[in-house]
Amino acid sequence: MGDARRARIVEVATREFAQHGYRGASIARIAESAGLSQPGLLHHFRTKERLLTAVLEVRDARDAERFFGEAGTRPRGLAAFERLQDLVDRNSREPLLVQLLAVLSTEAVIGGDPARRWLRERHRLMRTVITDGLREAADAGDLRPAADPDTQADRLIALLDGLRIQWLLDPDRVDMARIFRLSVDDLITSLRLH
Amino acid sequence: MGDARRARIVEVATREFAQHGYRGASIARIAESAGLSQPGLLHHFRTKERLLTAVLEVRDARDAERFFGEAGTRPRGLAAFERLQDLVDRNSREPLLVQLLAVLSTEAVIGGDPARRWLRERHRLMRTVITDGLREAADAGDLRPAADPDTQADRLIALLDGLRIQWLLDPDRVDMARIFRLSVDDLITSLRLH
DNA sequence: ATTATCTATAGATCTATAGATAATGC
DNA sequence: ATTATCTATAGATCTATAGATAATGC
Repeated sequence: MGDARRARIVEVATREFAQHGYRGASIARIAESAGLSQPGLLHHFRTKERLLTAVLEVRDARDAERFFGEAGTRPRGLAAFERLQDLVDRNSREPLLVQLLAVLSTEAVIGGDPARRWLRERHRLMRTVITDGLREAADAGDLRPAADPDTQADRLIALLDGLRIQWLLDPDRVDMARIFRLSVDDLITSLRLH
Repeated sequence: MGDARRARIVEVATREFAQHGYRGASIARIAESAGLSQPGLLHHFRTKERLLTAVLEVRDARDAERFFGEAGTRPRGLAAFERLQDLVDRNSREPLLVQLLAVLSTEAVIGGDPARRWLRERHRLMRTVITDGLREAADAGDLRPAADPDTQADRLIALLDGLRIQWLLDPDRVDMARIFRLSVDDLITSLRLH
């Protein structure tokens, strides 16, 4: 039953990393929350870095499931944007998740390899989703081709990363999902055929 | 000559905080770079937190000078947006500064009071600059009134916070200042009278 | 007198390992 | 046999303070 233990450790580690960042997180505290000793934890994840990697993997898997659905079919064209908006809606209702992403996004910049690689890959994936969506919508005759799809993608990605910070500073004032929705709609509208 | 020492300490501390974050920064390393012992440094700044506060104050003072100019006159209406774009242009050419802002922006979310208060205040100020600019431009007859100026401000602020992260992950790919410029122009254009 | 330094050190972390013991799975 | 635990601990930090000494400013 090592798997249930591991899953439980990853779960409490997610909370710890979200609340204290990678550096501030304490393996001993995670172990205590998971109900075992600190070396007990290190039996399952040999280093702090590997534990972080496990947390990120679980995180990404959940996002992928939400975006691609159970069937694993990629939404095309305009449907990709709707799916993206839905994903942001759902995720923005999980404060812990928002905080984990916000905190690790900048620690990725300082920190060593695993977080950095993870964030780059995450951004690359989002960029692909957006540029593919735009291209397919143009091919389908729903939109005219975007002049600079990569830049449009970067804008939306930056917006999301930035909104997380604002939302954490002031959850009641900023409606992350609404502003993202609105910005995606602006983009689509500006490319709509008349 | 305590002032020159203090200024030097703040200077090297800025680099240390930018590179390692607040938590990861080491007072001993900062002291060494500044050419004095660690307790020697703590004679000038009694705690790590006060040192951070000093770094943030110097940082803000420079931004204020760049935005308001030497005369300290606030640019009004459309001029505020031009000044803001210029500020972003200049700041984006200082990698250390970009990194300091990016790193502290999320640590502000985790961390204690000083960083958190600083970031909130910084966001509040930017929001005011943008909403005032929009209102004044409408009063002057340059633009029509924005439906939701606060949301427009939040979008631009989030964009900037997010672009810093992207720029740090991949400086050659992302042109922060260009994308900010473009987004401000989009906003202005959408409100222009025909 | 006050300000600026230094050495030495207390006291609190933290990660990771060594080595022993209990529980599980063939 | 292997997997899962534990206690104990090494070894590396880090911030902040105590207490002494040198330099500076009236």
